[in-house]
Amino acid sequence: MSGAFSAESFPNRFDHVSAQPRIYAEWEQAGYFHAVPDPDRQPYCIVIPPPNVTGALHLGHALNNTLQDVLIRLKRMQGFNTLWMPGTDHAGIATQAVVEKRLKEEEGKTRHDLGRAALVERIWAWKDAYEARIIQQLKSMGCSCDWQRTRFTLDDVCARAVRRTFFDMFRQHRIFRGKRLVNWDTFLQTTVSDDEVFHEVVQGHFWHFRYPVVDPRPGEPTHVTIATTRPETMLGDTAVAVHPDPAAALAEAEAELQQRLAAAPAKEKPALADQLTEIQLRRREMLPQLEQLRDMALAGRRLLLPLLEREIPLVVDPWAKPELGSGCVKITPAHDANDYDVARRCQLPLINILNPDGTLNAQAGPYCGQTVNVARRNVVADLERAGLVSAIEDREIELAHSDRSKTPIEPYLADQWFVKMEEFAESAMQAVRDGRVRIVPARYAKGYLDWLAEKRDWPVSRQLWWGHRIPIWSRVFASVEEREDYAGRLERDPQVRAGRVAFQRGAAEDDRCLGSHGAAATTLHICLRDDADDLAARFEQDGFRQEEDVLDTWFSSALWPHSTLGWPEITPELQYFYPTNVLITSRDIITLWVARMVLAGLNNLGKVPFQDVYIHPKILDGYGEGMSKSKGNGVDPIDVIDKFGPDALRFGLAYLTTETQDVRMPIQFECPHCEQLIDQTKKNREMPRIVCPKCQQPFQTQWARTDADRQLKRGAVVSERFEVARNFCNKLWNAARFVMLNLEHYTAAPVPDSQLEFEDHWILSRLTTITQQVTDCLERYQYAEAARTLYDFCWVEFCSSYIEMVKARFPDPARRGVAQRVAAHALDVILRLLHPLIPFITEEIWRLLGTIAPERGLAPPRPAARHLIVAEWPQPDSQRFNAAIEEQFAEFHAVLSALREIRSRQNIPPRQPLSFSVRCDQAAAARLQRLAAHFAALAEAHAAGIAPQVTPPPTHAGVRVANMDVYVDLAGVIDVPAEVSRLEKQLERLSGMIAGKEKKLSNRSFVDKAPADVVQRERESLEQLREQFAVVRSSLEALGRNA
RNA sequence: GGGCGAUUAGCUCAGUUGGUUAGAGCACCUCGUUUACACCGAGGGGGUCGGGGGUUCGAGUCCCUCAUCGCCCA
Repeated sequence: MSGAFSAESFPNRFDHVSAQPRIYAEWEQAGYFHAVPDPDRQPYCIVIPPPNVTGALHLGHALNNTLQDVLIRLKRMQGFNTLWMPGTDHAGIATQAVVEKRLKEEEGKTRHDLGRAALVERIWAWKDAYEARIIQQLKSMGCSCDWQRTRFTLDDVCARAVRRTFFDMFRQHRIFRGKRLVNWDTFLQTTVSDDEVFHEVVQGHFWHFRYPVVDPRPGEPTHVTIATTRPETMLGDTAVAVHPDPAAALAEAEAELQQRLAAAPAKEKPALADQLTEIQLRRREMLPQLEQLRDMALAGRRLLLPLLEREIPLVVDPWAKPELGSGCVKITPAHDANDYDVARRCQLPLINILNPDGTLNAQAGPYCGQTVNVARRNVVADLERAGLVSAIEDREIELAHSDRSKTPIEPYLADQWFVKMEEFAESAMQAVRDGRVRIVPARYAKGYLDWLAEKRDWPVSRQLWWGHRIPIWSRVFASVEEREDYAGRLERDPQVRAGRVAFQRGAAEDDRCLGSHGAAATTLHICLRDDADDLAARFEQDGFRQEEDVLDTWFSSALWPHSTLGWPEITPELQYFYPTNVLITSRDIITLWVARMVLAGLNNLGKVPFQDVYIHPKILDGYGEGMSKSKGNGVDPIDVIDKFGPDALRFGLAYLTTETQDVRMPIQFECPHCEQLIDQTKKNREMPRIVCPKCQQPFQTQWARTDADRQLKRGAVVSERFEVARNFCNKLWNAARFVMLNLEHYTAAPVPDSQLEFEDHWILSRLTTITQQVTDCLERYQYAEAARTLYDFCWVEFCSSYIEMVKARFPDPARRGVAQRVAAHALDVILRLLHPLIPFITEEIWRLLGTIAPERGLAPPRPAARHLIVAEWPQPDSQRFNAAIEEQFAEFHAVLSALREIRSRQNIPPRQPLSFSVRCDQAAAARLQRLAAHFAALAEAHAAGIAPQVTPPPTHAGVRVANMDVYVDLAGVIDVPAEVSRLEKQLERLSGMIAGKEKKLSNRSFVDKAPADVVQRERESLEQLREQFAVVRSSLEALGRNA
């Protein structure tokens, strides 16, 4: 047995700075994080949502990973064979963009100056640096990932899975080539996805142009008027549309307006009424002409596109809105999404007028080579000269901008590879509908299903250099015959027959697009299953060239739950750990990622990737904005850990993970020189250095990059959230310290119930309830509830009550043994329950406790596990639950609180002894008398009498609690005015409550309709209030007599 | 425009199936340190639950509506 602790040698603060690395290393070296398949044990597996290597983690990630680690640690303690699969994501455009930006800033170079290979090499270097930093952040937080299995979405294992999936889909014709309008960033010369586009209102114009009608017949208009915000796109027009039934469309618009007008609040009515008049006016004045145009369109009349002198048809399509503008709309299919749809419906040709760099191409005729803005001015000027501009309006326009380059986006028709979604979407929807995948909270299932129901094909091409290069080689043949000849030979090729090569023919209808490269009708696309150079070389010799584009990052992310386990190889890990148990992520990627993982898992393995999806809140800054790498408001968890410790970080985050979602976290910087707190603002949140407004000295932030900045002291990041959690950890530490300081001469031994004292019975009863509650909460992802339960139990019940009550027994050799055994056991259970939330501090206490009490437990004691991380999760012991004891404790505590309240109200110094008496029934008297010592110890209050016939002392302060009257003898100490004002206030409150109850109970419908037990409870409660009222009034009268 | 969510004490948030006159932490006020913990202890003040309407014996909780804010989709 080791020696006892001494107060001097036992620090009263947990030193997380030195303990964290030591403890983490112990866990890792013991191999607790590593999982290997074991058929005799039940698996539990979580795959990490791979953080992208664009930058370091912020508090949002800290939350995400804390929640995963909590579950992993819980399940590990529950005996599951747990695997937490870690890794990172290459995040195509985001990472390439940040490296390109840095290249531009620091060396003034573009990616083209460097070339593909050299740029990719730079990005790998970036990836290595950030992957290391991210893993370090996760380790500092205590994440118990199986690091030996760390994957990266671009590594060989993941690449093989991507290649195999793509090949299989291609062979099944679930991948196809097509044209699609993309968001084209002319500055970066790449597509950006919809979520990388932001809209900004800019001042623009609405130009009205007139297109001449070719050979108008008598009575027909000579011109058709259209309007546009982008004049240069007229060069790509292939039609003008008019509505097929303008009368009906106007009637419908009018009816809708009528309806809205009827329902609208008064202040909106005038505006709606104006709109209605406008439509009615249109119907009178414009309808005949619109119908005439419709008839002309049906008769096949044509217009002459000005400037290019190209004949284009007048077509009918409902996209033309008779209630707007002239009622006619120009159709530019290659540069507008709606027009693209019209072109498909009306079989119109598509004309692309743009080069990738944002200048106009040969299709723009004389404007070829001009930028969009120059061409716009010239087109307008030339049309004005031709007398074809009928009006120019000023107008605010919502213009799409690229998030990456901050330049305007051009809608651009590009060749893309697509994944056909029809069947995939259906399979992924079915998995959620039938409960194979459960989304928690359930309301998020709606967004998932709605998004999938659109079944929009998934464009997977990205014009980037960083990513999985698309494994397709293409060749354009001189003629269809030549291509078919080659395809015929391929069909007999052994490599094709062996399923290593697949091919598709280009789609002839793609050739309707003018101004694009290629001739799809004579193209052959080959996909190679494996990354075998000999095959690629063979086809390259035959004139095939590999696709330059890479795959959308989400394509590899979609495979993450099985690619990390080794698929397409059927590894033991895959067989054992797949499907995984839960995916924990935030809501913004339910569609982008979760849905795709489900369909990919179903496609590749026929099984869903996980049973549960838990969606957690987002962490917002003090302004209500979500933390993000690009905004710069992300707080580095390391800054929090340095100041508060990893346990406080975790507990603080878990404490706010409620169902309601999203938590504001105002952040402050702490000046390292003078401790001044400085609010995080939109201005300072991205600064590498901040100058303290108080002491004028600078300090560095997480954004410091220059050597000069990095030499400064680092400013800590402070939030009330973490202070609360840190204080809790400190409370636990000191409670444990106190218990351990009192374990001198501890011996383990079975403790029969007969030896337990009141507080022992009570704490053991409470422990079993808490164990049940915490287990239930964690298994239902109710993190905040679990954290709150433990916080309140540890602080209020264990520290403030149990320890205070048991204290007196430690010095007494006769009572010490049982007190030590129960206290050590209670602490042991508390440590286990808290471990998943605050692993470091609990592990350290566990170690210290083990040195003095290596065997713990009551019936019988058992040796404690060497490390808490692998200790057994507590089982609720229903035998220990004792409702009578808990009621008795409540009774005791009510009296105790009454005594304390009177002391405080009467301004009696804490150490001055009180004399008190209690009038209560015989049974209560017997119970309370046994607790006299506790009243003395906890309130310095000494019982003069506890009995049914007690009468109050002449000068007293009284409080009625439940069915008892507590009197404190105030002889010599009474503060009469204080007591009078307190009692008067109480009387007022009571009479209000009594009046309320009387009213309620005299209400016939309440008495008749409310459940009998509710009515009964109200009656009893009224009775008690009346008694209480009487006591207070008599106390007041007594004070009046004795004042 | 459609969908989802939020609005409770000065601040940040809880509040289970509608049922004693709404809770916590921080901040604030009073008292306290030879006491395991001042990252502490005892006590206190403070909100009528965004506005309006409805259902009900009874609404923070259910319904409708308006306002404000946030997110997603068009």
